[in-house]
Amino acid sequence: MDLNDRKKKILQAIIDEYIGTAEPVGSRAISKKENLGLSSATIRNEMADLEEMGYLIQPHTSAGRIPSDEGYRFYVNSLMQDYKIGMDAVAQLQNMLESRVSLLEKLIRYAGAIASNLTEYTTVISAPKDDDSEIKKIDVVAVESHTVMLIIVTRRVRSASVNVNLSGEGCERLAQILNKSLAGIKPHEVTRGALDKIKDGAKGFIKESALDKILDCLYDTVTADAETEIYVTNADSILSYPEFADVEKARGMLSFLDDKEKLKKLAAADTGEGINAKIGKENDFEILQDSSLVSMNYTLPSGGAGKLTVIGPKRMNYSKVFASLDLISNEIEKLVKYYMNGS
Amino acid sequence: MDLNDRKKKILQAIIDEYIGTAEPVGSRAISKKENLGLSSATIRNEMADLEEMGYLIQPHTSAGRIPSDEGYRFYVNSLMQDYKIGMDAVAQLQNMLESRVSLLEKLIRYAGAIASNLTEYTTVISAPKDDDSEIKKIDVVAVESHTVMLIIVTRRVRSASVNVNLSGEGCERLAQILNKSLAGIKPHEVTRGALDKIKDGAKGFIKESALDKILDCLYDTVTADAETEIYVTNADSILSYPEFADVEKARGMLSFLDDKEKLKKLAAADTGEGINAKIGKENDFEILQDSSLVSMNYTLPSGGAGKLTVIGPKRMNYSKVFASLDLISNEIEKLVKYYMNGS
DNA sequence: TGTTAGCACTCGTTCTCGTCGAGTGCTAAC
DNA sequence: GTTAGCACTCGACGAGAACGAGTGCTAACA
Repeated sequence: MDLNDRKKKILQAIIDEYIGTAEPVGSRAISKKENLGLSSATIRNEMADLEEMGYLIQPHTSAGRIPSDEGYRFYVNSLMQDYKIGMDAVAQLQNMLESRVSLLEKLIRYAGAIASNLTEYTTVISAPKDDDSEIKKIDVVAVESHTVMLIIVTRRVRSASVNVNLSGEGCERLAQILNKSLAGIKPHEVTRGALDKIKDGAKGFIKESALDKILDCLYDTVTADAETEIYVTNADSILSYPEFADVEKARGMLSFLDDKEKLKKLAAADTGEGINAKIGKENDFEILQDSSLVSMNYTLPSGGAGKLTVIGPKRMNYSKVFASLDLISNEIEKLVKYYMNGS
Repeated sequence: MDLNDRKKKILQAIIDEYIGTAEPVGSRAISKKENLGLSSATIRNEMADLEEMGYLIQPHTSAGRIPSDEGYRFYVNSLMQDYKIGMDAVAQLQNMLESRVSLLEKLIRYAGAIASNLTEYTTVISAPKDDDSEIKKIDVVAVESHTVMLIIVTRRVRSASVNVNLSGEGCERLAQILNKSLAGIKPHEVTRGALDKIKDGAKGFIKESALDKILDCLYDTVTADAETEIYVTNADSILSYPEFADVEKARGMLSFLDDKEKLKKLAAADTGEGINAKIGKENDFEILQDSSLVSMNYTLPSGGAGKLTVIGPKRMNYSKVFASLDLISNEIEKLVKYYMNGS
């Protein structure tokens, strides 16, 4: 059986209502609220049909209906109205973006905060993955009498400090040697062997113990995996939804949001284009099966890629979330273009 | 009236019991559990005295007693037994510290995680404040065809990227000029005027628009306040305490823990030595008045200072928390000494 | 044939009320 | 000074009643 126009309207009305109230929706409420000119009895018949078709669920005999996962899915695919984001919110967003971002990669973090501001749901954003470009330069700077700072520049900057005594001149000579042998290769390609050679070249003018320390530290820093950074914003907003009135559920969700490993998996999955919703059981993680995620993958011109995800109850305001992500993506794209113009 | 020995023992027994159960403690429980050789009736009399003296509170007539803030305070000051931390926990801690820390400042973050591991409460740790040392070196590196990375080394490393086109040679010449005029002064002393002079010096070999961009970015980066970083670990552990069974309370606490501004204030207050407890109403923030904080200030040899705070219910296991912080402080001190030996 | 009024029925929510029991304070005896 | 005993208090718990929102079904209507 296909959904006729009336059924669609009724389903939409039910879902819209339920999104707002989190209470099962009765036939009377729909017949009163909507201008369909239908009595509650008729609505009831239609609702029974919709339930049979799998779009609605009746929690118990004497309650109204709530949408099933399939109901939400149909809503998201076909029924949802476009949401208009207020001009002031847009202005605020633009303001936020322009004023605070000097470094493109940093912008990503703000994007997460902005998304949770706009949508009022929790957001998870993964920072761009390290794209593993070659070492451009290595610097060695004596910071204090017994501290030397190592700086390794690729597309991003790594640094580490070592507690050894080294003169400014020593630093410079060491830096020269390091650059000669390491500049141009990729961080993870640095081998112990290469460092041993450097050691041979430098031990003439640096104490061996100090040199060991420095090279150890360099090796550690250079080979340390760039952990995909994950930022979670507005996590405790989940506590404001009746869906999480049960403390145990809330706890489960919050510890999920604390588990970087799981969030990384989340960020790594489904790298398709555009904005996508995962509703209830469509999610792989057990704990998310009562929630919905809406996510958007992004790519920076530098090659970095990541994902912005909004997490909320299944009855989330999908249209608003979609519109927000869309807006953010557009605004950021504009900004990126603006940045690139300097080239 | 002063507390005699028996009253002290009873008070201690009550608090110990309450810390474990979170239930009002009755006279019978104490008379059974403790080997005081006293009947419940005697205990009752003593409890009535203790209540009159302000150390205990009776939630309602037919309930047992719970400690008042003053009761906890007395307990912490005078009654608390030393807590012995298991050898395996100590070993684990040493392991964690040694394996993961290559940079001293980073260690601080781990310390927070370790503290919450050890105590099972939420911890808040503030990273060492920027001590505003002079600029040691500035570096300009072309990372890609249209991206230049600025690196400013003080005691820590700041970096920013600018989207301009600049040759390797151009970078070097610019770096030379920058170092000549800016090395040795403190970041916040960099003025627009100084940058204007640099602009004059460099505009011969760099396009003015690019130069403007670079210098703007430099100025922003150099003058940007080093935000005191705050790390919160194990925030959702509060949900496991019956004190926060009420979702509203939990929500309030969690959003407090999300509020960096408030946490900074917390970290900035009370910079005395040693380990200190703030019990219930002793806390300034409204929201903390049903909780207790135990905090320890630390100073690194580099001059950085910060604070490690454990947050839990008033009936927290004070002795365990004190012992844990003590242990952490000792172990870190050892490590610091070890680092400094390289000098 | 589709729509609707009416009605019996279901079932979760809320409230009341009685019971239970943990714990108390007081008194009197040891 | 300590303790056994006892009446009393009061929150927790559970059963049961009242309520009401919402349903499905039937029959009447356009």
